[in-house]
Amino acid sequence: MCERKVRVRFAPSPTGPLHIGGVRTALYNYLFARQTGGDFLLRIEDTDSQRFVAGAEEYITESFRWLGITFDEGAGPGGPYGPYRQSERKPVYRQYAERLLEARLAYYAFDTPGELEARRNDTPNFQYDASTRLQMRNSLTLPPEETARLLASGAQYVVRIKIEPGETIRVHDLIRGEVTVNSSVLDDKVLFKAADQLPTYHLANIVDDYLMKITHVIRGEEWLPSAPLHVLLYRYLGWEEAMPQFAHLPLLLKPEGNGKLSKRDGDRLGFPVFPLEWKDPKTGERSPGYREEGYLPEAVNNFLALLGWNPGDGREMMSMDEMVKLFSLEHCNKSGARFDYEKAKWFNRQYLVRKDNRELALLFLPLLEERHIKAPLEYVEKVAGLVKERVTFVKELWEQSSFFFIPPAAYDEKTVKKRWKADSAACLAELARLFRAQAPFDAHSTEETVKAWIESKGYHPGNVMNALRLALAGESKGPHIFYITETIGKEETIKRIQQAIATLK
RNA sequence: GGCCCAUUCGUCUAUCGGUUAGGACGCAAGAUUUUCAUUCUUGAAAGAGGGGUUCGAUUCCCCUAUGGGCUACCA
Repeated sequence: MCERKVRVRFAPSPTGPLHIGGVRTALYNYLFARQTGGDFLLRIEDTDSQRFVAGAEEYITESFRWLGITFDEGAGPGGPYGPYRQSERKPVYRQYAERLLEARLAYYAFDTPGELEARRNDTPNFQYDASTRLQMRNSLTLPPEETARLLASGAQYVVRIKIEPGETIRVHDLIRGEVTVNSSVLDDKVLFKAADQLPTYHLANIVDDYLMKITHVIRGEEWLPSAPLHVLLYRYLGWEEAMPQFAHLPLLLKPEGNGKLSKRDGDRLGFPVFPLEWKDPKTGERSPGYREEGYLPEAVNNFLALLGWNPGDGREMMSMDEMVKLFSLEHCNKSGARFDYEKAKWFNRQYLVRKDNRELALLFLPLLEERHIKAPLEYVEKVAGLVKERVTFVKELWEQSSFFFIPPAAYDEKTVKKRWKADSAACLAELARLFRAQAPFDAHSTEETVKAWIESKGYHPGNVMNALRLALAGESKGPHIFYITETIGKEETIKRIQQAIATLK
């Protein structure tokens, strides 16, 4: 069993956009698989026909494509253990439900949803288990011929697992150690529904994990309470030897307040909780995504990985390859992690600054095109390099660098008030003449010339430079001023000075 | 309500019985920068509470408190 090849899976339910917490779970599975040379599969758990949302699976696939999280098998790539969509595996599950039925480890229950609800209403803490099942309508209480008659007549039923009370069930968790629970607190969970001939999560999950030879189940903590049931199912089905190891990951919590991270938090606090933008097919409502907000996928992966795991040596910036090497379930935390959007932004900035200028320019280009600005790639590259240290997102590049592409349409009022002195116009006129005569117009030469000129005239350097910046950029920010003159060139520099003089007087 | 899980700076976390409890984000101050930002330096900031065990507990155990999850013919 130990020498089995590692096989892990991510098994989302296509009920909407993939939550960022789900992305993290998938990421951990991916890192674990890659590190161990194992297989990573994508299984679509669409056994709830009621909640199925069109487009959700495509959304999931596209999200992982964007993030660079790849699957070896599954819905999409296919593979030897398919199909990988549970709705397409319908015929598979029935036999296992029947097997449990025959072994008397499960039974038919005919209670209608209405009856169950009534029962729950008049019995506080009602649970369908050993203490109550003999009061219900099922194959344990009904005469065999009545059960047979009901079945034959096409009556609606479900198959419930029969849990023996008073037994201690141990779940060994790779992150939490041993978790024990008494079987008496477990209820006789529904395993199979006659109505749609589909299993519920619990049965489908165990059957598929077994059939797909899954070795490690790495999933969210919300599954921990049902892990004992899963252990029992492996036992009932006679698959204990092949039972995967469990690792339950801590949940992602709200940045502030109580509870786990939800879509609402994103809306309220202004950050995405989905990898990609999602448009609800029913309501038409749009939810922002990390991609559309301008995040780099490597930043999202890095940030997410650190929410619940760390390499143990204080390292924070890590490429996917490094994380693959460093990842370990032993270093996963046990407690929930609050989502820190500020840190997410910090990571994005780090990755953005580290990108080479060419790559950054390529990302910037579409934004320029949107504004109908045409510029050679080399030029955009240079500009991107000049301003990248002052932005967090690619989309902020424009506001930091617009003056490299178009002359200032207006001059920032505050700056004018502060920086445009009575003698600025005259001074800049002189400077324009100086520029006109300046032969090499590179940043260094220009700076030397201007500095010498300022000194010879006894001008106040700050006054001259700030006025010049205002003339060139229209405001009081931007890269080193002579990089601006060099980049936009002599003619444009002089033109802007003249324009400023004409406008500001 | 019941069951399970958790609990170190505001946040993410290191520490696997002996540390001035370390790092990162954020925050504050200072320096650099003729602008803005960057960068650099410095600072404030934590073991939930109470019992044990031990020569010694953040670390091990118990209780309490708090937080989280589950408690569907949803996953």
